[in-house]
Amino acid sequence: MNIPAKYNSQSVEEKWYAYWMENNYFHSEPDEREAYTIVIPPPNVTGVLHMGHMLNNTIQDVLIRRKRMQGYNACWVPGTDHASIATEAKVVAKLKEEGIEKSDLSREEFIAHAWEWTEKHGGLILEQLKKLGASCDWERTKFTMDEDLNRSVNKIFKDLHEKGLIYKGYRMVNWDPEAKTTLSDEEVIHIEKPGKLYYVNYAIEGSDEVIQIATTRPETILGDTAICVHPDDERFTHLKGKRAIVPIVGRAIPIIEDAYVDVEFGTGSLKITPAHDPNDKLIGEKHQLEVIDIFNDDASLNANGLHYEGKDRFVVRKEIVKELEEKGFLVKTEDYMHKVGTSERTKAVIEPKISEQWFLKMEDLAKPAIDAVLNSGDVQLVPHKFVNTYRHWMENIRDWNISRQLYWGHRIPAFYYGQGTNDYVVADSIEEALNLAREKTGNEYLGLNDIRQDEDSLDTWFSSWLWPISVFDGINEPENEDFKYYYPTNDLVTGPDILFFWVARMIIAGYEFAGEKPFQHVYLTGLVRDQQRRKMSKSLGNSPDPIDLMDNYGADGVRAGILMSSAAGNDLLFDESLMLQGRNFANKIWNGFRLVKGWEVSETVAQPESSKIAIAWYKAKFQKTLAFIDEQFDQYRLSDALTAIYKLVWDDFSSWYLEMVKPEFGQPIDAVTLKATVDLFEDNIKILHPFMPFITEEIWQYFKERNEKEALIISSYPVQEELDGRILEEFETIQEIISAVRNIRKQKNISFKESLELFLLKKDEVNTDFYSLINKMCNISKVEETQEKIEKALTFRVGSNEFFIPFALQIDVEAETKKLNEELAYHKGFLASVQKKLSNERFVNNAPEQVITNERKKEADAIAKIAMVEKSLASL
RNA sequence: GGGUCAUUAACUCAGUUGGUUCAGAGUGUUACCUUGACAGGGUAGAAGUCACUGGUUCGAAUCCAGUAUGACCCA
Repeated sequence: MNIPAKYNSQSVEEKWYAYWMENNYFHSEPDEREAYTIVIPPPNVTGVLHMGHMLNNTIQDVLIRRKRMQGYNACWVPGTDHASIATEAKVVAKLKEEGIEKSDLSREEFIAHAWEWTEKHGGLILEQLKKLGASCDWERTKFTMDEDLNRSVNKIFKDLHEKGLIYKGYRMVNWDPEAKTTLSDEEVIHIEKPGKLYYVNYAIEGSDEVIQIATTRPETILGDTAICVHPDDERFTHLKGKRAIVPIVGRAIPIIEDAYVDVEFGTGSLKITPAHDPNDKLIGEKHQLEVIDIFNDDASLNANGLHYEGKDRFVVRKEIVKELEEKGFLVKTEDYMHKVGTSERTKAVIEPKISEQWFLKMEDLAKPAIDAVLNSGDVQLVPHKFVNTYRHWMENIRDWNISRQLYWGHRIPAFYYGQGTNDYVVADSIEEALNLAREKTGNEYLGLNDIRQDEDSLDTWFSSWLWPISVFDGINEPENEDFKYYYPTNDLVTGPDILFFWVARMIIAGYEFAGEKPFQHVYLTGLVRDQQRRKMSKSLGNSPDPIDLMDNYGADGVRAGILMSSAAGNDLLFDESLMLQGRNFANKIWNGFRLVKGWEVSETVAQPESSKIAIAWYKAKFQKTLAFIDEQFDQYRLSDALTAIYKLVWDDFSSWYLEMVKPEFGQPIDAVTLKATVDLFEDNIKILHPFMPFITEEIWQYFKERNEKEALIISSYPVQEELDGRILEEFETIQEIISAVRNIRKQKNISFKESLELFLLKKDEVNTDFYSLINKMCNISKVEETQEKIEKALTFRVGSNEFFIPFALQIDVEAETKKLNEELAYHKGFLASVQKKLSNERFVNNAPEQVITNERKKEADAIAKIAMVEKSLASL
């Protein structure tokens, strides 16, 4: 026997993954079978595998492998996402290391660098998934920037634009006046800086009164369009409906009321500059205020800055304070610490700036998606609790800002032919745009040079919301065979953090563009967190490297470990001991296999009675567990399904079954039992395969010679059969007896090698067929019934039966009395609680029949036991 | 601020429509075992006021209300 005592995962895993790939088991083509389809949540193309991916992809693989074995045409479509913000940031950083600034490059040059980066790093994460065992259909791998997906995005943009759902609007962005570019929130660093709070008086129109405001940015006074006070603030009640005069400018602006104002802060009244502060912009929109932009792109003042035009904002701040002071508007100045947003790259102070952006109207689009999840159940969220969150978001849905000020991504297919903001057409190409523009304007003289494409890119989600459709090319070719066969997909597995960004939008897109849901179930996994409950992230560096984990514990061990304690939707605290548990489990299975494989078989030895019963029992046990597992899968309780298999294999199969059929040391096993054992082992392996694909395939192929049509990955999953429940109950009693004998050996220090006799004083029925198991498992030479108590014997009770092991050892009367008294007290206490219930009339009248019958049975049992214990006590 | 969720053993978590001796699993821990598949193992044990306070019910870890603490999301 040269099978190693410790399971070595590494060589095994590589071998079988290669074998599966060679034989193309992962690939799916439409056929007459029912399809079972999952599309992967596409990871960032330049990303690396982290714990979240491990969890999420393990779940997908478990689902897909099980369905494949159950005879479905299983198709798991892999792919990656271009992740515009993250990827662009990485490319910018890489160029900077090489001494190149993004602003030095043209759009085309930058995009070329980004593609180079993508090709270099792209796909690494998919290779890592292979190590995990992911059985994706790699021939179908997609990337959100593939040519056909790009066409899909353009087509959808055009479609929505024609429907009048895409429009141009305004939004506050982070403007870096030095780099003259927009920054994402992630690229803005907020730092504490000393500044000043300036108190300024505004005159009230038509009176001698003034209203005082406090501001850190006096230069923005030039863009003021309102003063705002709290509606409950009595200091200002009398100013309601009046107007204030902006100092220097002389413009009259309304005094408005809004609960947004913090009464405690400054003077309790607030100047509103909608063009230059995000909060002011919101208030401005709410109260329909005028928007006056006073800055140029380099943060110098424009014509609205009056005599300050052309001067830098910080110069103007100094000068305007002086002017306010001279003209008597400035009341006082205080030192003030505040947080200022600065550019990560240029360190320049960020200027909040109103910018023109593209938006998508969502309200009507969202309706079918709301109905699907909340009413019809067409799409189901697992666990169900997320529907509340979904409802809240969907019913308060806001329009979607779909443009990003980035190069990397799908460029907005809008082409301008004139200077006006609406002088554009939507087209797939510049040539098409030219034709459309000529048509639209009637100007035959327009040339390609007059056409320029919008500079913005689309939000990455604007391509990934089409994912379940576009991976099958269902946008461009709605009638194609793949799309008709695989869509709608079955399950989607993802994290709740992108429920809105992605899941909700996919549902919307499904109904709008394919006329049907994109998937039936959404399995929302928990987040993987570290020991301090922090979300695992690369920036914190608190995530272990999944590749190292797989090297240490085996892919199977990691898969089992991560699933063992991660119920759907609940966060998972990462702990390496989970992986250890997974690895140990693999080792346990491996050693069971070694044992069975190591048996010599004899054709002449007859099958012992005990083996026959053990086989019958394990078959029933397996069936019961299988039914349970199927139930768990129906409810997406993968963790419970795995735990059930774990217990079945470890406790029932290894600790009980194998011990019961194991031949004496050095003896051969009979052929009938061996065959049955291998069959049962193989059934275990089958239900375990989706969770631990490598070790199971290894054992499967080791047991017998198998050809490529007989691989475990494509074998058929066990089907539920009629089950004999009685044998399970009878066996439980036997287990109790066996445990009791073992316990007595332990307590009295009797070696297992010493054979014992067992007598029983029978009150309850015991299936005598099972005696052979007691003989075998406890080294009992004979089990006999007796009518009398046996003197000088060790005793125990199971149910109402009393057992005796004659033993010439002095019995410690005191200890025995104490033990019996404790037992007596327990049973009496229990009886009292049961009788209390039964004597409660309301219980007897209201509780269901079944419950009452149970209580009566408990009462009878307790009474019998008490009598028995009392008798034993008396005999001492 | 708004919304959602959670709180069960030393730790991490199950507990499915309120009803068997329902308070459970794994890890850890204690004692014993150089057993012939496995020390990455075996056998046996200890360990919890089910966050708190009320309520509904014959019966509550489970349902309701409030309180405390924590977590996540808010485009």
